[in-house]
This record gives sequence, C-alpha cells and structure tokens, in this order.
Amino acid sequence: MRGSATSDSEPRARLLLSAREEFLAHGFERASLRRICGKAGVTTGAVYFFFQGKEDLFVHLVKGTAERLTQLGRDLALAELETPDIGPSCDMQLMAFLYRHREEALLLLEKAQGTCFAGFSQAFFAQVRHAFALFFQRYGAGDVDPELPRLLAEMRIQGILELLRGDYTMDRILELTRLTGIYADGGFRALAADLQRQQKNG
Amino acid sequence: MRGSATSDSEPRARLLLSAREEFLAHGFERASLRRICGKAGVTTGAVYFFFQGKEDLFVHLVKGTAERLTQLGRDLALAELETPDIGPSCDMQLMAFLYRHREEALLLLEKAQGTCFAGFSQAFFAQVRHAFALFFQRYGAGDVDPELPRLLAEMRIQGILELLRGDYTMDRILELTRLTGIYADGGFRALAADLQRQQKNG
Amino acid sequence: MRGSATSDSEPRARLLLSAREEFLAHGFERASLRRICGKAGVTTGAVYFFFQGKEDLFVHLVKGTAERLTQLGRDLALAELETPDIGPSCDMQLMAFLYRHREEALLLLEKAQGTCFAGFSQAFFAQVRHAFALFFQRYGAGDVDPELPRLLAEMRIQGILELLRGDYTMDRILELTRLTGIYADGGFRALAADLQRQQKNG
Amino acid sequence: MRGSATSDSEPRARLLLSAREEFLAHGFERASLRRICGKAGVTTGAVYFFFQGKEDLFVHLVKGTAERLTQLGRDLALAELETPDIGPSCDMQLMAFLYRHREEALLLLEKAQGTCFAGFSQAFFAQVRHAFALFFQRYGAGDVDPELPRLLAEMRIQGILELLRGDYTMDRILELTRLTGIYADGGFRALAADLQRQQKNG
DNA sequence: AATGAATGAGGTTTCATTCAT
DNA sequence: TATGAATGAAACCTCATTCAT
Repeated sequence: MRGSATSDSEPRARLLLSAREEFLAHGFERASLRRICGKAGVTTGAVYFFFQGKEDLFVHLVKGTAERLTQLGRDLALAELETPDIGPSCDMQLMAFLYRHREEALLLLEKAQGTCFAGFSQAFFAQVRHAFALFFQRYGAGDVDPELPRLLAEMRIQGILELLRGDYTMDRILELTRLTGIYADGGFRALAADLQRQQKNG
Repeated sequence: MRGSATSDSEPRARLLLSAREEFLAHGFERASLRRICGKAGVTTGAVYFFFQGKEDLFVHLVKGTAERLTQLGRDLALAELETPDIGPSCDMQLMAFLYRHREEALLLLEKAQGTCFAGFSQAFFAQVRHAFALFFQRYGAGDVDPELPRLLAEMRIQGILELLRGDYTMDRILELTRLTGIYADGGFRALAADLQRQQKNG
Repeated sequence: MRGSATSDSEPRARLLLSAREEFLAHGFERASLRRICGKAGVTTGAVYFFFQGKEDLFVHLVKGTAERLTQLGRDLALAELETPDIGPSCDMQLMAFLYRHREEALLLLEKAQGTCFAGFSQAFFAQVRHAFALFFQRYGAGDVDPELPRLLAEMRIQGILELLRGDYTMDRILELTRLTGIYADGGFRALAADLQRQQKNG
Repeated sequence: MRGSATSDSEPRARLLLSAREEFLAHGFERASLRRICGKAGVTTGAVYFFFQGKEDLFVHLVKGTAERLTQLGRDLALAELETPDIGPSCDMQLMAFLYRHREEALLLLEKAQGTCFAGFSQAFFAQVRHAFALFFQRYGAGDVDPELPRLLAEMRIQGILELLRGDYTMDRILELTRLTGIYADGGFRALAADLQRQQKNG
C-alpha cells in the first residue's frame, strides 16, 4: 500500500526535506529538531541514527552545494582574470547556479550561524570583494578608500540574496541581474570619473 | 573605592550596558537574560525590579532613538519632496544621525525580531524604497520592473547597515556615504540610458 | 523485579496518578509540576514527552468523566421533565455516577480553576439550579425571591461535594443521599406552606 | 497639600485596605504582595515596617472579627442551650453580625488557607455542627447516621457564605435567612418523621 | 517612617541529546 | 532500522523577603 508522500518515502529523505524547510524558516540555531521530526513523521531519536545530530543534518543539506559553489567561484575568478570583459557573463553564470540551488544557497549564506559553515558566507563574500577590487583597479580607481569595494561588495551580496529570497522565474532573475549589472557598471564609471577629477584638483 | 567598570556604576545602568552588548551580539531572541545579568553582576530577578522583562529592557534601549529616527525620516522625506536636488544632503544627514546612535540603530534595524519593534526596520525600509521610487521617476525610468527599485533599496539599506557595523570615524563614514551616493547616481543614469535605448529599439 | 508502587509502573501512569493527587490537594493553579514529577520519580522534562503541559495533564485526567457527566446531566434532566416524580431516583443515579468517579468529579467541580474546564462547575451548577426551579414551581412557590432557589441549589451542590470529599462506602453515600432528599423535600413543603400563608395574609 | 484618598491617608491603613481587596480577590496564597503594595502606592519593603510579613498583614485584617465571631458563637450556643426555641433568632443574630463584617468573615471562612487561621472555618463549622446535632436530638432523631448532621451543617455554611458573597441589602439577607430557616425546619421535621417510621417498621 | 535595591528559590516550558530495545 | 522514553540544562519570569540607608 502506497501512503502519502510524507509518510511513504524513506525517513532519511523525509528528514532532509523537513529539515531544509525548518532551517530556511528559522535559521539553524532557532530551528527545532522536534518540529523537523514531527513534520517528517519520525521520532527525534531517528535523527541520531542517520546523522550525528542537528548540525550534521544541516551539513548534509548544504555540503554538496557548498563545494560546487566554492569551485564555481574559483573558476569564475580565474576566467575573469584571464578575460577581463567577461564580468557580466560571470554574474549571469553565478546567478544561474545560485538560482538552481536557491534553498541550499540561502541556507549557506543566511542561515548557517551556529554551524561549521558559519564562515562560508564570509569566504564567498571575500571572493566577490576581490572581484570588485579588480574592477576598481581596472576602472582607474585603485587608490580609493579600501573600505569602499568592501562596502559595495556587501551590498551586491545582499542584492543577490534578495533575488534568491523572492519567488521569481529564472528569466526574471536573469533580467534583474542584468539591470543590476548596468547599475553597478554606471556606478563604477561615475566613481572613477569623480576620483580622476579629485586627483586633477588635489 | 572605585571598582571595575562592571561592578562600580549603578546596577540599572550596568544592566542596560550589558543588555546592549548582548542584544547586539545575539539579537533579541537569542540573547540570554542570564548572560546579561551575569555580565552586569546581578541576579536574574533584579531585571524585574528595574524593567518589566526582557522586551522592556530592549525597549528602554531603543525607544528614544526610534522616535527621533522616525521623525527624521519624515522630515527628510518632506524636504526631499519640496527640494528635489537635496537628495545627497539628506543621505548625509541621515547617516550622521545613524552614526551618532550607531548601536541603537543596529538594534532597531537588525536585532529587533521578537520585540514590538520588529516592524521598525520594514517601516524604515519602506521610506527608503519610496525615495528610490521617486528617483526612478525623476530619471525617466518609471516603467521598469517594479522589483528593481525594491532590490536597489534593499541593497542600499545593507550598505547603511554595513557602515554602522564597521568601526569607522564620522568623517570616514560621511566620505563613504558621499562615494556611495555618486555610485548610486551613476548607476541610475546608466539604467535610465539603457531603458531609453530599449524603448527606442523595442 | 517488582519495585515499589511509585517506581514500578510506567512513568506515564505514575505521572497521571501523581498529578491527580497533587491537583486534588492543591487545585490546578497551586499544583506544582516539580512536586508531581518528584512524586512520580521523573524529571520535569518528561511531562512534556507525554503531555503538552500542565493543563494537558489535567485535561487527560478529567476529560472522559466530564463528557459522561455532561451526558448524564442531559439524560436525567430529560427524564425528570417527562416523568416529574422521578426526582429522587435521578439524585441517586447522579450520586452513584459521581461516587464511581469521585476524584475526577472533585477535580472538575472544585479544582479546575485556571484550566479550560473552569466553567464546567458553573454549567453543572446551572443544571442543578434549573431542576430546583422546576421543583419550586411544582410545589406552588413560583414567585418567591429568585435568589432563594439559587441559594438552595448552591447548598445542594456543596452537599454533593461534601459527600464526595468524605471516605464513604457507596451504600452509605446512597443512604445519605436518600436522607438529604427527604430533608430537601420537607424543606420545600414547609416553604410552600409559608408562602401560601403569606399570600393569604398579604 | 492634601493628595488623593489613595495617596494621602496613612500608608498602614492604605496597605490594609489594599490587602483586603487582594486577599478577597485571590485568597491568601495566590495574593501578591507586589500588587497589594502597588495598589497602596507603597514599596514592598514598607510592608515589613508595619507588619511581619504577608501573613501578619492577613492576621491584622481578621483578628478582631475572628475573636468577636468566636465569642458570638459561644454566646449563641449557650443561649440556644438554655432557651431551645430561640434557634431562628440566633440565626438572625449570627447572620446580622456576619453581614456587618462581610469581608472579614469571607476572609476568615474562605480565603485563609495558608495562614494560621486556616483552621478557623473548621472550628466555626464545628459549632454549627454541634447546634445541628442538638436540633436532631430535640427532634427525636438522635441515632441517625452521625454524618448526616455534619453534612447538613456543611451545606448550611455554604448557604451562609453564598449570602455573604452576594451583594444584598441587610433586609434581603435577613429575609433569605428566614426562608432558609423555614426550609431547614421543614427538612428536619421530615427527617424525624421518616426516622420514626423506620423505627416502627424496623 | 519608608524607600529602593537585590536576592534566591521556585514557577512552567523547550531544547538537543542519549539509550535500551 | 527506528522507536519511545527520559534526561538535564537552560529559557523567561514571579515571588516573598531582606537590608542598608
């Protein structure tokens, strides 16, 4: 006899599904194992058969995505270094990947406090910051306050997260990414112009 | 005899100080009254002599700043409506105020979930979003995807928060704000240009 | 190995037993979960495995009895309406039921303040009061101070509760109920006579 | 400068007033000293200047009434012993006294659990029970189940308490007392008749 | 005569975790 | 493979009481 989707499939899979919901809704630390187990139709003890504990459950949810995202970051950084004008394309590739792994990405970048992935978002951010810094140098604005690229990178990240949080289609995401790219590009140009003006005057 | 900073001053003041630290570090909901009291050198019951409870403690920390910030928001919105080109000046004024009340502002905008000020950040954000929407119309980009100004506003907010989180001087904050303003302005112009190009072609 | 009564049987049953004792001794609100758990040889957290909380524990003790008592009340009221002279028999049936569920009845009628059964005693009392009012009309004393039947009903209830509180055998309970019935009957007749005398004179 | 009635008169008197309200509303044990002090416009420490503590506060409220009520009970019992047919008059006298000291009487008879007056109601009840027992013997029903007079006395007490709880005028109280007396008298006669019938048959 | 401050124990509830079966 | 039971610590909060001033 086939039962419902929640009670039929394997408990391990049900646990992972239920945990993802809970972690997304409340973050790792405020998530409740009881609720996770309740939603999965499983007793709390069962978690400790399949996993080492609450954190291990989280890790199993995001590990794969974390690795691939790290790799993608490296690849894109390299590509951008070799072929400077590829920036917008890189953004699109990154965004497409994140969109395809929306939930895991949000877990990694927003909901991981209290886990061993707490530092992941910082690391990811560091990559973005580095890319921004290169942009700066390329636009002839190298000796600006070093906090500025950091700040703009942080804002960029939040833009990405906001896109993931929303309930958009892939097409709309990519269009919004394109527009954001134009915005960022225009912003950089304006900054560069301002800096050159200052250097002439100062 | 003058003791250490934690044991010398009055317990009420020590509690508020200790609470601010704890709320900033963990947010309202994850903050622990025990830790707050421990750091203040006081038993947990003592809180309830000075305050009504955990939330009241939070409220006492942020109430004044919340009121003044709300008022400032109204004032700036009005000023910007009457004198359009005043935008950058408004940003500076807002940022200067936020900087002078850094910690309370962060509590209000980032750490208030679970308190009666939970909605404050949304309200603040709504004001910023509205200002952005006006900018858009003024730059001749009124019929863009309505999610775009929302997205840029959200990024803007994160920029502000990031400035508050850091340990900057007032001068540096204002300079970074100025630069961010130039970036945003350039971004808007680029977007407007792109949209006009599209309308001509499409 | 058979241990003592408190440590042998299953914890859930021990908790219910211990809770009944505590609720009977102190009422719901003044009952202490710690004492309940202590007596049951269990930690306080264990309650929340078997039950939702303090009130749920109370509810599990009385729910069944509450439902059956409500039903019995309806049945007896109907029977008395159809066959007026059946009153004493009804009293006996009610008392027999209450006796068989002495402790639950006392919880419901005396110790439920603070629970969702707080209104049960009022409802039960309303039925008794209604029965008294019918008696009054039947004995030709309809236009007496309306507070009088309310007062007598209240006294009647206390008589019932007192019988439950004591440590009697079923036989003795029923005999005392019979005597109380005679007392009440004689009381009504005397009241009716007095009222008729007054109406003649007044 | 004369302030309001609550803040002007002496704190001791205000405390007693406020305490009476609180004890009547919640009973001794569930009463909160904080609420008492709050209503009295006084800090909690003040209680311990005027009184020894919570219980002492209660004692000061009821002591006088307790003594006079005990004495009255003795007097009435004696009078009833010397002049048998004075019963109804005694009831009236007792009820009149209780009515004039309604609130203290209720504290003594209903709200004293947890204080040294916890036993007062039992003692008072014992007097009433004794009077009932005498009635029984006088009506020729001496060898009835000894629990019966106890039961009827308990019901009687509840009738008295119910009269005190309500918001009646003295006249109405006395009229209801008279009617209750008639009810009780008729009840006794009926019981006596039944017993004699049984003795003849049995 | 009374305040203001603080304690310490107790209240109910939630939590992640363990473990025998 | 998974359950059901139970733990123990921590959560926020309330209480009567004490005490220096």
